Amino acid sequence: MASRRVKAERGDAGLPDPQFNVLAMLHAHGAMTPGQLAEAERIQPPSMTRTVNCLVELGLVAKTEHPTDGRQVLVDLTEAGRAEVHETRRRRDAWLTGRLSQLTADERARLGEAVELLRRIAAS
Amino acid sequence: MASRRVKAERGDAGLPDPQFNVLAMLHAHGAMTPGQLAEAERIQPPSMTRTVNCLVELGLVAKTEHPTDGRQVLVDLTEAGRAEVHETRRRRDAWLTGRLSQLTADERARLGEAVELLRRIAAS
DNA sequence: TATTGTTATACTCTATAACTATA
DNA sequence: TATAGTTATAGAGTATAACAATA
Repeated sequence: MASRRVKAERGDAGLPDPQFNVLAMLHAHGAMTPGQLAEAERIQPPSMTRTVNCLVELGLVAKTEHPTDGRQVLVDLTEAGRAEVHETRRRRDAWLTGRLSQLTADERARLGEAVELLRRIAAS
Repeated sequence: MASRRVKAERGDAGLPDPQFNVLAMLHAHGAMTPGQLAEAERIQPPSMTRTVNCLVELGLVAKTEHPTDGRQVLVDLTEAGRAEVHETRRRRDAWLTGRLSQLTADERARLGEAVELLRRIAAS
């Protein structure tokens, strides 16, 4: 499967996929609660607690209190976390670009269309 | 991701993905050694030993001695294993068919072309 | 000596159930 | 009482290193 080949490209410096996905989600949406992150990644809250704690220990995200609801916690990227997102994307893009360069422009365009269709299916 | 939605469709009766993948591989290629299975799934031999043993305990595969090389072991589907492959495929196909029916025939055709392109990328 | 497979050990991701704190 | 998050516990997948058996 292609997805496993992409993942394998994280190499030594990269994070496990679930951890990186959280960083990417925060990068795209800004600060989120653990509950929101769990729902977005379709995993249970305790699993997300674990992942977030791991990222906190690595200094890639930080928890802050919710301004009005003491039960909730806000998770957001640190500067190091933001740098990690950019670094990982750069590395993955380099690999994928190499692969895509083996296709014709027309083939790449068709691949792009297919991605949209798959997004629609996955969302339903 | 669509792949996670497909996997989620295994429901209560289904096997974890790596285990099912071994069944599917054996179904397609016939008996294989643990080493061949590990290479095909791109995991290390000890991991495959674990997965195969699990399937043996479930009665879905059986190990037999290699006819000429005493070091090697042959793994093959049992009847129950073959039935499991068919059952799981039937269930997954039912889900995917439902999703694909939301697309137009033209869109489905384009998706099929994209699959071929992705196969080429993954193989390289 | 090289190859095949296994055992030992450890880490990550996932889950469910039970608990704490706050609303 | 309901909600958000955590802790406790367990199962599955993966890996590397070390070992046994066979070629």
